[in-house]
Amino acid sequence: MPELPEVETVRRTLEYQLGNPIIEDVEIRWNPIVDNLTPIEFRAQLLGKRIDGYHRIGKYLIFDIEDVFLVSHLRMEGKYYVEPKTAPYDHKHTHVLITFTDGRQLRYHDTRKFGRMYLYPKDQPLKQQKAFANVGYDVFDEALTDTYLYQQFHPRKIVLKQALLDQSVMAGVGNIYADEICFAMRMHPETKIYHLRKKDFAKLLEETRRILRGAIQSGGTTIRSYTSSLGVDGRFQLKLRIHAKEHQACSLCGTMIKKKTVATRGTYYCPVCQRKK
DNA sequence: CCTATCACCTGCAGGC
DNA sequence: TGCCTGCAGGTGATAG
Repeated sequence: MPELPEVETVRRTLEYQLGNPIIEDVEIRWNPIVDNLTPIEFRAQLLGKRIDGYHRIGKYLIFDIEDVFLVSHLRMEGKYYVEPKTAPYDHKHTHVLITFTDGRQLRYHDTRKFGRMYLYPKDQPLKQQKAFANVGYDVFDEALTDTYLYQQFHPRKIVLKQALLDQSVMAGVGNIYADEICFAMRMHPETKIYHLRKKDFAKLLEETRRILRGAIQSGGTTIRSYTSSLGVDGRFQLKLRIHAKEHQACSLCGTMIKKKTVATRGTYYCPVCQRKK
């Protein structure tokens, strides 16, 4: 379940491993993966072009390909693999194959077919495209401030965890890191967001950035399904302090960690360290 | 405008 | 063994 750190790890891995190859062929094996074009149009717009770079906004991976951006959201289980085009692959779960003139192939693998790709012309602002309609500032965007978070969230009738998961204000946090951030803030995930003061939003931003930065440095988390295209896998999960640790002792006070559903997501918290405000 | 819920998919765990 | 149910979660569409 890639969140910002995992997507960033994939971005860095592809930048390092794949580099700047030229596209020779494109095969879509499950059409709905490509959201805004037909498979024929998608292929036609990529043939013969070179991948110039790799970017990321929130959980979106962005391939910079001459005059277009290929935008890719991995959703729950999307993964990329770089392999020789002659190597065998998992036909059941591999949905897009991009072959390069050097004989290599970029393969998009997605067990549950939730991921989506979009192709947009580079001469139009990416943030105005459909895929980014509900995507706000990236967590590490310097324009994102505690004041902005306060202005956006304070009037709303949602709880802390919902705010962290709301991509339209601050993009990049998913279910796992939302729990870690709540724990780091010593706040219950169901704390009403209007109870947070300005300084709490400063803390929220600080802890979010600290935790995601640490996760990126560790190569991203794997709980169940994530692997980067280099096979980097699972190194950060030992560092999780609260998520998926039901019935284990809180690292701060020893109390048994609890699990409950918050905002329809499985949520882990320490009932002692994280009181509702 | 706002929040809540469902649909999209598949694999896997647990109950019987 | 095998069938059935529930669960996992990101996002967009739909409902209220």
